[in-house]
Amino acid sequence: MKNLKLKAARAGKDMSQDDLAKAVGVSRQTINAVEKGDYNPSINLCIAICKALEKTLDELFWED
Amino acid sequence: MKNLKLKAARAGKDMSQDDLAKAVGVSRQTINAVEKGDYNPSINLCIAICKALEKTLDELFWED
DNA sequence: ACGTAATGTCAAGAATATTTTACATATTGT
DNA sequence: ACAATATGTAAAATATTCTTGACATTACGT
Repeated sequence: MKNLKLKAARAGKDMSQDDLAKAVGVSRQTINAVEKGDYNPSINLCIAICKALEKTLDELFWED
Repeated sequence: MKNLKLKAARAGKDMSQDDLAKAVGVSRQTINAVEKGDYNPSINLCIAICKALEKTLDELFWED
């Protein structure tokens, strides 16, 4: 399922997928895939994304 | 670095590494490696561990 | 309408997580 | 002391993430 919280947080920082990819040190396609939600990123990548967007894991990756 | 929060949460549920591995559907060595902290599990694995231990991502995998 | 930036998607390969099997040590109960 | 359970660790094989390069589409400014 799509990760809309991530998409929203990125928009809230006015960053493109490419901006976030560079901030985090991965490829743009990886960010796109994480937002699209068709796979399962590593926890280190999730943490790096959270820090770049000033959010926590629960805020971006926890679903209840 | 070791994940002592995970180790503590597992102890708090009185589960062995093997118990947790079975609850989560991975091998015992994977749980051991995650606790030992020498690699980088997937977010889905982290979420499954959290649910088995009734904790959230921030409680087990966030470091500040 | 045109050019540019942002996004969605695909396929092949590189890097790494995870499994399996196996063995050593430590711990606990009897 | 003994048996059983829990933990730490390693090597090889497999599965999956992630990269790179490329192309199509959508949105935006002029």
